[in-house]
Formats: sequence, C-alpha cells, structure tokens
Amino acid sequence: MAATIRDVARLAGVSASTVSRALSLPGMVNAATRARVAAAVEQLGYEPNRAARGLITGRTGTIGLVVPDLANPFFASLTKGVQARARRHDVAVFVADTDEDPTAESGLVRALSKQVDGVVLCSPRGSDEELAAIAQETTVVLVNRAAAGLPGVSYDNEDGMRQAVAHLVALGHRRIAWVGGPASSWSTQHRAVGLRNAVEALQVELAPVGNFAPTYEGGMAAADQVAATGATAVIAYNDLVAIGLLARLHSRGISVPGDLSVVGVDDIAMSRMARPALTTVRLPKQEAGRVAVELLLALLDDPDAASTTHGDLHGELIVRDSTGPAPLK
Amino acid sequence: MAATIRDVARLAGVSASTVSRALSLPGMVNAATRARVAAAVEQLGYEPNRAARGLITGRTGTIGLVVPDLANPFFASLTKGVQARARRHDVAVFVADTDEDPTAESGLVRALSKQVDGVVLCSPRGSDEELAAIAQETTVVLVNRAAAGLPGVSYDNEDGMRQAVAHLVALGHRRIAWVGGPASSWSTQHRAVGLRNAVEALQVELAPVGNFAPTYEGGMAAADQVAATGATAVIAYNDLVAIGLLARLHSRGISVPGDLSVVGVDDIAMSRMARPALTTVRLPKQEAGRVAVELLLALLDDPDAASTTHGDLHGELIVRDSTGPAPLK
DNA sequence: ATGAAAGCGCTAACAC
DNA sequence: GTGTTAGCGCTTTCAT
Repeated sequence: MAATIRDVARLAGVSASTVSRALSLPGMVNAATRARVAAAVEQLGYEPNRAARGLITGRTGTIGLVVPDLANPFFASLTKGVQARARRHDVAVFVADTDEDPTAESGLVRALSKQVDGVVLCSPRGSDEELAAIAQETTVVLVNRAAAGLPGVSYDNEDGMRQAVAHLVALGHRRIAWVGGPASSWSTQHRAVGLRNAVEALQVELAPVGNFAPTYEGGMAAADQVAATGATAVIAYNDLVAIGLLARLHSRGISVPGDLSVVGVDDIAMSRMARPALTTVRLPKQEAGRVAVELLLALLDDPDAASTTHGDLHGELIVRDSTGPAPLK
Repeated sequence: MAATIRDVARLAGVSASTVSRALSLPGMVNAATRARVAAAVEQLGYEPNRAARGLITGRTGTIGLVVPDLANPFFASLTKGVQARARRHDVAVFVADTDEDPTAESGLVRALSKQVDGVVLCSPRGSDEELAAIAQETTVVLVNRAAAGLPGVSYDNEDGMRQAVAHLVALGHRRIAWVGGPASSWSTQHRAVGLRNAVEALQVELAPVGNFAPTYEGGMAAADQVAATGATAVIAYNDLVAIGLLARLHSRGISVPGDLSVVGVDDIAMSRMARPALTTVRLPKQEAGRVAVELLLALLDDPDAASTTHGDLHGELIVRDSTGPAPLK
C-alpha cells in the first residue's frame, strides 16, 4: 500500500494538516518542521493522492485534449506539444480523437469535462453557438479557430498566405491557383481572405478551384482542375493536398516546378520527403499546443484573465524545390 | 454545481446507498426502486464523481499510454487505436510521450502509475529487468516487445520478413540487402532473425548493412552502403528508412525498382505517397492498440488471467511500385 | 431489499 | 505556526 499523509505525519511527529501545508503552502510552516516533513516524505516515498485532493479542491490536475484525428501528423505534433508542456506543470492529459466526426465533438468534450479542469479543443467544426455552449459548461481553449469571445490560439493565416504569394510573385508568377480545404473550416476561410488581399496588393490574379478534402486524395482530385486554370503556380490548403497534387501532376506529365510551382501549408515531416521537396508555410504545431496549455492553465488560475485570452502564431515560408530553383522563364 | 448521489437519493426518496447499488449492482435492488432511481438520475443528469468512487474502490477508470514519439505515424495510429477502444469501455487514457528518451521511460510509467489502473507501454527500450521492475509496481501491457513473462502484444516479425523475402525471390532477386534499425530495438533483432531464416530457406543471399536510426535520415545514410553491396533488392527496418533510401538512391541516379527494389515495414500513410509507391509489410497499428487495451482491462479484472497474456499480430505484404511492376531482367 | 454509519485520503476553516 | 474538526462524494460493511 502507498503511504498516506497520516503515515508521513506520524513519522514526522506532526499533524496531517501540517504535512499538507508543508507541501502546498511551504511559507506557512516553520523551516524546521518543514525539513522533518520533507525527510518523512522522502523516506516513505509519499506522493499525495490526487483523487483525494481533487475531491476537496475541485481541481483534478488534469486537462483534456480533443483532436479530430490523431493519425493526422498536424494533430499528432500538436498533441506532442500539449502533452510535453502539461507535464512540465505536472498536469496529466486525457486525449480524445473525434475521428473527424463533428457530431461527436461536443459530446466528447462534455464527457471529458467531468474528469478534467479544462479542455483544449482543436480545429473544432461545430458552430460558434455550440462552442459557446460548451464554454459555458467547462473551461475551454480553442486551437486553430477563433470564435467570438472564446480564448484560443490560432495562426495568422492571412500573413502566411501573403508570404506565399510574395514568394511566387517574386519568381515571376502572375496567375496563382488556390485549392481550398473544407468549406466549413475556419482556416480555409481565413486563408482565402489572406490570398485575396495578397493578390490584390501585388496586382496578380487568383484562380480558386473550389473546396476539397484536406487529404492526399483531395489533392489528386484537384490537380486536373488546377492544370486547367492556366495558372503557373498553385497554393494548396495544406501539405497533404499539395502532395496529392504533386502525385497527380506527375502522372499527367506536368513538371513541378518546371510547368507549375506548388506551395503547401503546415510543413509536416512528409513535405521534406516529397519529390520535389515541398515549399510550404510552416506552422508551429507543437508551439500551438504549448501556448494552448499555458493559456488554459492561466485561465484556470484566474478565470477572468481577459488580457491573455488569445494567442496568435505566425507561419514561416520554407522554400524548397517545388517552387524553384530557377525563376519562371 | 453537478448533482451528487444525495440529490438523487432525496429526489427518489431512498438512501444514498440504494442509489449507489442501483447503479453498480442493479440485481440487488427492487425493480420498482431501481426505476425511481433511474428517473431521478435522468432528471438531474447525475453522473457519479469518479474521483470519489476511485478513492474508495481503488480504481480510477483510467489507463496510461506511454509511447516513444507521438509524431511518429506508427505510434500516432497506435494511440488512436488505444484511445478508441478505451472509450468503448468508458475508460479514459492519459498519453505520455518519452521523446525517444529511454531514460525517461520508467520514470514516466511510475509517475503515471499513481493515477491510473494500468499502463500500456509501447516499444520500450529498457532492459528486461527494468520492465520487470515496473511490472512489479503496476499492471503493464507491453506493445511491440515481448519480455519474459510480461503480458503484451507484438508482431510476428519473422513471418513478415518471410513474406517480404518470398516476394523478392519470386521476382528473381538473389541477393537482398537489409538495413537494420537501432541495435537495441526488439523488433530489429527479430526482423533480422526472420530474415536469416527466410534467406536460408529460399537459398538466397542476405547482405546486412548495419544499424541505422529508424528515420528518413537513417535511410539516406544507409543508401550508399546498400548500393555498394551489389544487392538487387533491399529490405528496410521501416517505411521511414525505406523512404530515406528512395530519396538518396534517386539523387544518386539509381532507379527504383529498375536497378534496386525497395521494401519497407509498417505501411504508414506516407508510403502510398512515396515515389515510387512503397512495397511494405503492413502492420496493423490501431489493432495493436485495441488488443493492448483489451488485454490490460482483462488483466485488471482478473490479475492472473494467464491464458490471455500475450497477443501476436500478423503483418501483410502490400505490393506497390518500389518492387515492380516487372520482374528482374 | 434497504438504511445508517463509517471512512477512503486529503484540505480548509477554525481554534489555540 | 500548528492541531483539531469537519467534510468533499462515494461505496461498503453491518444492521434491520
């Protein structure tokens, strides 16, 4: 059996409350007693029982993480970041995967919420109203989505798209195709806006080819339409789509970057390994997870810390072979 | 505030103990009372507080999962399987990532073990002794590793290698190179054994080129040595290594599968997207996670269920372009 | 079949 | 600064 606080108290010759205080509020106990307690703790290998503590404090020392798909490298990295940062704070992480089912989202969060202090919700597809309802019941931090009034971390999609367009324009491109992700996705909408602003500012043309699944298959499906636009460059919703484009363009005999330059978003590991290696807007994935955890913990400590309520992360253009090496002839 | 068992008891006009029984041991309570309790539970949206229950039962309804690297697609899939199956059993999953640090392994398990009923430990690098010590303190199920006496799920690596070799030999290959993973890895060792058996049975030659990191970079590093062996085919420790080989061979002007056929292991999503698409031994990743959870839960219910103590999963050869389409000339 | 009472391990008033 | 008391929400004897 594991040692309890009473065992420690007995061994240290003090009361249980003193042990409790020595551990949680060291300032409130005499240095000498504190040392005796520490010794007893050490000797017994005592670790407070979190369930018992939680029962009384109402805090579990646990947070939940809900992602659409763990097998998607983007979310896997994010999870890694969340998990690492939470551990630093001695907080455990429950992970739940909705399997890309938007219907499951709020149910999962609600189920989790009984067991955790707060939840990090990634790329939610639910409506703003649904999210607001969830936030009513539990402390939530959104990732990759901004919803009115809710705390969260998102990426500056507009700026990322600006960087991508600027790069392509500098290489001589004047007509740029855009393969969107799911129409309902917050990031697709914002990337589209950023793109429109950027092409307008730089006086080039944008050729949107519609919305596709954010997958390799989505890219394969979009490729022929991209080719038909007559654009000399294409920006894809994400790297998976861009790699799908690469595959289909290759089998059509369309050379990248010779005939068409391709840019993705995310910078998943796979992008470096693609042929040609993919130019992409790198999104700091683990960083988003870390920021989300910090935000959540801050919010739990002080529920109306309105000042730190939203994080905004920047992407960084990574130039690889799919847009080079030579400028457009 | 959430409803407590007393609220339910009051509303149903019974005592708290009756509510408790109605929920956990329905057989022990009168059908009529049971119905009244059920109605009250429904009306109040009551959910038992797990921490309070755990305090007395000693069970948390939570399991831990320790993986070397969440960003590795292999472990991401596995985690997905674990998480999905655990949810079916209404069990929550704590996920921890060791960041490929074997030293962190046992510490993490120990830390987790205070908060969970049992732990699924994936691809542990620790010694058999370390693992045995951990198993002493908490219920553990190993994945991708068999250690004397410990329950676990692993793959039939020997058979997987046999399939790969048979395929290559049927295509006409007579000298097959092998790029091993980390020397300390259990699966490297077993794959090597399977390979030796297979080449012996089929009367062909094996050319091992040593041990490399189980990554894309590892594959890049191994490629030139592979080429130098004079083999016409190579089997890589895993798909990441195989894709690294593909990249380096391509830049050396060595054609795959024209000059050299390449086979990987795992069948991660990336393999389908490689150019040429990678022939590989598909390992059921999510399935391993599911089996591990079932095993762990069975063990928790009956600590000496020695019968179901080890699962063995089979790989399946997936033939793609990196070993075809034409047989060796 | 049901209720009363005790207590899991801990923290938070409240005394001193 | 420290001990005493009470109680978080639940399950589990032990009565009845």
